[in-house]
Amino acid sequence: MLDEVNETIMYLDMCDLDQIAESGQCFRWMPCREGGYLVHDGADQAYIKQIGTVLVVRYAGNTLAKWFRYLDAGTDYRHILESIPDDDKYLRAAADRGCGLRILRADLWETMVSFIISQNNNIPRIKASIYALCRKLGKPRRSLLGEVGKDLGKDFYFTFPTPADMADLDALQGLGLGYRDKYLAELARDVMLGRFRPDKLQDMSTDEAHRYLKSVRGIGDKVANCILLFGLGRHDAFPVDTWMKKIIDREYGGKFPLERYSGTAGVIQQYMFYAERTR
DNA sequence: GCCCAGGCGTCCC
DNA sequence: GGGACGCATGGG
Repeated sequence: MLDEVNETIMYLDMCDLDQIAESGQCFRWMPCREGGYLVHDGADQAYIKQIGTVLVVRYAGNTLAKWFRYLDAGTDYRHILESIPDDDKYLRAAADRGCGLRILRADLWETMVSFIISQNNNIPRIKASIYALCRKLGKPRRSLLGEVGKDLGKDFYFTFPTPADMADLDALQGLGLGYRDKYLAELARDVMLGRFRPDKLQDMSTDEAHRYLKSVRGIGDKVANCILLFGLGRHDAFPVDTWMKKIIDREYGGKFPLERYSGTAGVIQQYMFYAERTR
């Protein structure tokens, strides 16, 4: 039954929804008046509310496994936190502040588009553009709560547009995308025509996938790393944006000791980014 | 008017 | 391979 609404509880260690919502990796989390978030990813929606150490997850049909994966519920973040050496006072404090952060495993296409939009842009504007993009080119679907945020309308949310929905440059006007509109239309067309194959990324090494992503116009070093980290679950990818540059200059004399965190550098990066943004 | 934002493409050396 | 510069757009 496609429209069936289910609800379950999930025990998840080291998880704080408010921290994740403010961590710059998800742009379609809508806080609800009664608490919790309406979370959108690709074509799907869930309502997730945290009560202490328990997550209440409301979801449609048989998508529970998807949300389990989305929340990266199989990863032991306590272990990562404890692996941070005591001699790095800055990082210990940053990780302590953001100890409820997790690396979301978001929809790959949405992650590619979102982080192309993110370049030389700020988070409120990124959210506004993505919101407008979904509203204009996504498809309306019945909402789990009978409402979405403040002004999307009472009963519907919008799916994230597909490559086919986004291949027309004219349709991307008026969304505040700026010069990035051309990158998106070109990528959407290439995906539609099979000239760029996101599905191939899964089987590549992180280095290979990084190179392949960078072959897309509009995807450079940093955006490629964000896609690897948030869209492909590669916790070894280490995005460095202007905030991270500031931290690395101030705390590490311009050179971060990446070799200490092989395999989890991306997670560590998220603690640093969050700490800097909220200090 | 400036500078900045989860940067990148292009040009020039 | 590295360093300027332009790029759309809105907020401070």
